[in-house]
This record gives sequence, structure tokens and C-alpha cells, in this order.
Amino acid sequence: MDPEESNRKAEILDAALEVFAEVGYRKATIKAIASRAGLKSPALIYWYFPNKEALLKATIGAIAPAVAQVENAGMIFELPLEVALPMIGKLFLSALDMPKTPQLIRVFFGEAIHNPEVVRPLAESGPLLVLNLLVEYFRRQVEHNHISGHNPAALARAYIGGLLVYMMGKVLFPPLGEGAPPPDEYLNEVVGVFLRGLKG
Amino acid sequence: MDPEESNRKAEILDAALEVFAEVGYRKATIKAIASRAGLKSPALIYWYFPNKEALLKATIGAIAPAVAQVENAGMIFELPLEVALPMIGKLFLSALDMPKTPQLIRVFFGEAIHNPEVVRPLAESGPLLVLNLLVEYFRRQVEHNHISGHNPAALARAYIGGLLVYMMGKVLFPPLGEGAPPPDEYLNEVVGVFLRGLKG
DNA sequence: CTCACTTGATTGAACGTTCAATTAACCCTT
DNA sequence: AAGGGTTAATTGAACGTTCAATCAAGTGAG
Repeated sequence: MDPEESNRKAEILDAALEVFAEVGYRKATIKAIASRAGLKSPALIYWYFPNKEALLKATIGAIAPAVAQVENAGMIFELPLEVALPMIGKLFLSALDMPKTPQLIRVFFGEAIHNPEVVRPLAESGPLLVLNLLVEYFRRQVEHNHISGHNPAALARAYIGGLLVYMMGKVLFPPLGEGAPPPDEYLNEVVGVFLRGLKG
Repeated sequence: MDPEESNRKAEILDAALEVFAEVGYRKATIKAIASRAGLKSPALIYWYFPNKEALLKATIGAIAPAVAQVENAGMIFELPLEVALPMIGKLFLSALDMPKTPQLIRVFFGEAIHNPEVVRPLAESGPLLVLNLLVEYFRRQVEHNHISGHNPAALARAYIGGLLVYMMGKVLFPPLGEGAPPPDEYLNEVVGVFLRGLKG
């Protein structure tokens, strides 16, 4: 059976995510990851993974599918703005409550600059997925004349940006989060502005 | 006199900014920074700076004041939304054209997670400065009943977020920038939404 | 001569990775 | 069931390299 079989690998991946999130890929040592996983020797990691970079890729690869769980994505296209925008907003901000999200965000930004390829799957199964969904949604809204004179690509980015900055303030760079209202209040404000702003 | 006197120091700081931006603080080696600065020995760096971390701090400290050049910041409070919002937007996006901005953004995000204290001056003299300016601006607009029922802290973050995401797409994480409209078109759209969104 | 500055060589620690050797788990034959 | 043989998992020690930091020896201007 699986439960015992691949325990080690999963333990190592969990430990790696923790350590990577705490100190970053380059500062994270194989030794630290090993001892976090309860191994008595760092060498054991090399029985499961060829090298440190492969461990990073596997860590991200293991979690990316879980991030991509946007269910019934297509049905959003049928919904009016008043429902769709808050829904996507909640989807985004509710991720903050999941235990691994802060870790993932930290790993992502820590590597986004110097290892964009490695970390890309994470973005593609999370924010980029939602962004593209939203672009397509706005495009259809324009097409059906529910809104007019708007640029879907710009709208979607601005909306996602408003949410992203809030998350960055919570998880990434606390000075940015100081003075920010609670999530639901924030979301209300942003949704309100966009709803009125789109009905022009 | 200064011009020759502190040339070396300035050269080292320039080289350090370049290398830090290219490969990140931890991967950047003293040797690489030295040779980038035209030095024949890495040891010389230690005559000007006590250690690598001090070099990073100095690099940021040297550039932060230049970033903070928001002239006549106070006068914005007198301007109506239709003028103030595009102005702040241009201020933000025009930074992309300055040669060192991409480097600074890369250094900032590369260290924001694991060295928030070091990199904080950079944020405080750039985006956080503008953010606080904007919060105060919105607060006064509400106070004077030019807009009502709005949360200044949320509004300002959402607006800055819209701009920030655009910059991140350009400089930090290209996949996010793919499909984005040109700066002026983007800014027009965002400003339009917020202007209409605020007149509720 | 002196002092600010510059250099090549060196040191010592940290780290990723390898490896030979040991132990645990499993399977097959009798 | 028992025992021998094969594979999987695990370990500690060691190697080779990288790199920040130090050092002692220069240089050249005043």
C-alpha cells in the first residue's frame, strides 16, 4: 500500500517546503532539510532525489496540482459581475487561510527572480490561472455588451493586483500590511470600486 | 575633493547593485563584484566595507534617497481625483524607464523575504511612500466629502496594487507581463475604473 | 618616511555530493 | 516455518569545491 511506502519521500518534501519557505532555496541546506524530516543523515535525500535543485522542483511539482483546484471554473462565465468579482476575490483571499499558502508564496517570490522556470508551475496553477480566467471573463462581458469600452487584459490585471498586494502585505512584507483593513472589508471596497467603475 | 576621493566606493556600490540584481545577494560573490568594479583583488572591498552584508546595506542606502524624490508631494492634496490619480500612476510607471529601477526591484524582491529589515528603506522611500501619500489623499477626499463611504487604506492599496502588478510583470516575472497592454493604455484603464468607481 | 590605498596569496568554515558499508524488508524455495 | 538470497532503505565518514574574510607585502603621492 501507499501510506507507508512513500512516506519518506513525502516527509522529505514537506520538510523541504518548510525549510525553503523559511530561509530560501540557496540558504536552505540539505542537512537542515534532512534533520527537519527526521533523517539521521543528509545522504538519504540523495536516495530519493538526484540533487538539491531536483528537490526544489519536486517540492513545487508536488503541491502545484493542489493549488490548481479551481472547481467549476467555466460556470463563472455565466455569472454577472456582481457575483463573479466577489467570488474570485474570495477565492483569492481565502487561500490565505490554507496552511501551506504562506509557505508557497514565500518560496515563489524567493525564486521568481532567479529561477523563474522552476517556480512557474506554481504561478500557472494559481494566480496566472485565475488571471487568465478573469481576462476571458471580461472579454466575454465586453463581447456581450455587458460592459463596453474596456480592456479585459488591463482590467483583470488591475483587479488581481489589488488582491495580490493585500496578500503580499500579509505574508511577504509586513510593512505593506500595516494599516490594511481585514480581508472582507478590503474585498468589499475593491469589489465596490470595480463594479461601479465598470458600469460606465 | 569628492569626485576622485570616493570614486572607488561609488564604483563598488554600482557594481554591487548590478551583481546583486543579476544573481541575488546570496549567489553574488565578493569576487564577482570586485571584478565587475574593475578591481584586481576582492580584498579591496574589505577596505571600504566591513563585510558582505554591510555592502548590501550600503548599496541600498546609497540609492534609497534618489528613489524618494517625490517633489512637491504635498501639493497633490489640493488636486482633484481626475488629476491626482493619473499623476501618481505616471509617477509609478515612469519609474520603469529609469535604468536602475529594474535592478532595484529585483534586489528588493530577492531580499524582501529573508532580509526585510535590510531592504525596508528601499520600500519606504518608494512604494510605501507613495502608498502612504495616497492613503492620506483619500482620507482627505473623504473628509471633504468629495468621495464618501470609502476606506482610504483599502482604496490606496488596491490602486497601488494595480500598478505594482504591472511592474512585476515587466521586471520580475515575465509570464505575468505577457498579454498586458502598453503602460499608458493600462494606466488609462485603471484610472478610468477608479474614477468612476469612486463617484458612487 | 608615512599613510592611504591596493594587491596576490592564504585561511578556515560551510556545503553539496559521493561512497562503502550496514540494516531492514521482501520473496522464494524447501 | 525456516532460512538463504536479493533488493530497498539508511547511515557516517569523507571528498572536492566554493566563498567570505584575513594577512602580509607592496605602491605611490605628499
